[in-house]
Amino acid sequence: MTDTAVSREPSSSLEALFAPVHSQTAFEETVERLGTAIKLGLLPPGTRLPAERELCARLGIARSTLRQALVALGQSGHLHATRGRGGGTFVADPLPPAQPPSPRVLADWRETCDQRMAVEVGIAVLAAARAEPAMVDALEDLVVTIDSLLDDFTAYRPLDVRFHVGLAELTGSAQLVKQMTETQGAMSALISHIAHPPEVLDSANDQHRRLVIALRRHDEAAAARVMTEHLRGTEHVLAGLLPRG
Amino acid sequence: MTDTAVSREPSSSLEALFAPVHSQTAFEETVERLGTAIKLGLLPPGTRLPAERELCARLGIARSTLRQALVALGQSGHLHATRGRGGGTFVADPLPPAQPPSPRVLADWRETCDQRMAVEVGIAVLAAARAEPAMVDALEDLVVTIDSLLDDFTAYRPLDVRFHVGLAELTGSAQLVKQMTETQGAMSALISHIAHPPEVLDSANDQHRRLVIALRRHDEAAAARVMTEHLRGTEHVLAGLLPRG
DNA sequence: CCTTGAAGGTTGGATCAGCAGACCTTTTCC
DNA sequence: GGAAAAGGTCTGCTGATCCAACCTTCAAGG
Repeated sequence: MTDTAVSREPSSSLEALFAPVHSQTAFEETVERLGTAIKLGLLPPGTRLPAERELCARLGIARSTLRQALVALGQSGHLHATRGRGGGTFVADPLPPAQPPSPRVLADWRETCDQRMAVEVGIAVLAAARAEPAMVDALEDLVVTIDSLLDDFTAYRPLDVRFHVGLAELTGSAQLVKQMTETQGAMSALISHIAHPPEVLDSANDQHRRLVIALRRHDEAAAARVMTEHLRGTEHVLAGLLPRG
Repeated sequence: MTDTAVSREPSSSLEALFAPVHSQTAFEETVERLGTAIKLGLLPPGTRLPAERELCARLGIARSTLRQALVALGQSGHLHATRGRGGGTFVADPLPPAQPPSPRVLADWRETCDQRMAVEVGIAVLAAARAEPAMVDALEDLVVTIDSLLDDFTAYRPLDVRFHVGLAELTGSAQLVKQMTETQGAMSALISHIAHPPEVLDSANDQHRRLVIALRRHDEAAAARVMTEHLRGTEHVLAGLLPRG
């Protein structure tokens, strides 16, 4: 069949070129967008979503399609709806327990980490270049808040996400913010089911703090270095606690 | 509508959450994948694509859908097909002249550059950490080859792309390779229509060379620094030559 | 009380992308 | 001259999505 033919070592890029095309439907993308936003705490429990008629307009999809997504998220326990005037669709409180990572997700956790490394380091550099004092202050406040949550991972994690997304917002690029939330979503699927001793969180937040300092000094090199170290930390924890480390 | 600042304070991440959902069809994705691969020189002129029946199987789409894409790329002059045994679908030689960037593309060229910065800096760091001598040698050969093409941008550019994609391959992550090619495709749309004096290309390739040195020494910090500088170079050129710099 | 308005819930038909697979036409190799 | 391998064509089917009404619930307010 396809022996050594055209490409032996000529780049895995050609294999990727002809890799399966996976067209995501509007329904799927909607479930994923809202689902990860909820799981990440970007939409805190109790939040009320915009009315269906408004939301479908904003998302540029039909109401029936949006509905499918809302029903799906309702059945998984992430949303619940109340009818009548003053009703609406709300983020569940409390949220359902997180699902354990699927074998698919576990299988390429290293790819996920690589992806994260690429996105976050680049963002850290850009953020360092552009950081405005006011926005850095906001991040620093976050770090202080997080310091008091080191023994409660379920409270810690949403603020951690907020920190990283905030970093992306610092770049002023909507694209990068989107990529950061996607990346954080992928990471959450991995880390929400492993142990996080306070010492580890403490060390992580210390890196947050050093990152803030680098941002304030517009020190791109330091930002890159601290971020790399920060992510390697997570990677080592995962390597130790996931099957086949 | 769109205020002065990027966003006031209400977490631009929430706006992005409800942004329009743009589900790409299999047809569109196929055209884009093959189209950018051709424009980037990943599939050099004269290359023969796999037979339709095999290709649609690999892409996981119906033959009729693949066909739509091939016809579209045929009409735009990027592909031509010959029938009968020994026939096939070939990349056009010569390629049609590149289309000038659309207003849409021009409008957010800064976003494109930011995107590139994020992806490439992260990849540079990962690549520096993992570079294996043999693969670095291949990159170095590329740099030498490029040195002889500084006065012919149409010959220079494909090898430039090859260098950056090769860097991504060094990370061993298929995802990152894919992202790199996408990013390079977006950049090509911007830079293929502006002047590239030999001095600029010379300086760029010198940065390639310094990057190779950093890779060989596994010096992540240097890799990040050189890459940042490299991309800023392109950014300045664009800022000078595009409308509303 | 009971009307009204704002919300979620339901239904049915139209459209279109994509799939599946058989069949046709051209060309080269044996 | 026939078999094989390629692109080119046709037809019917399924499922996702859209559109546009219409129904049901229920709190606010006259």
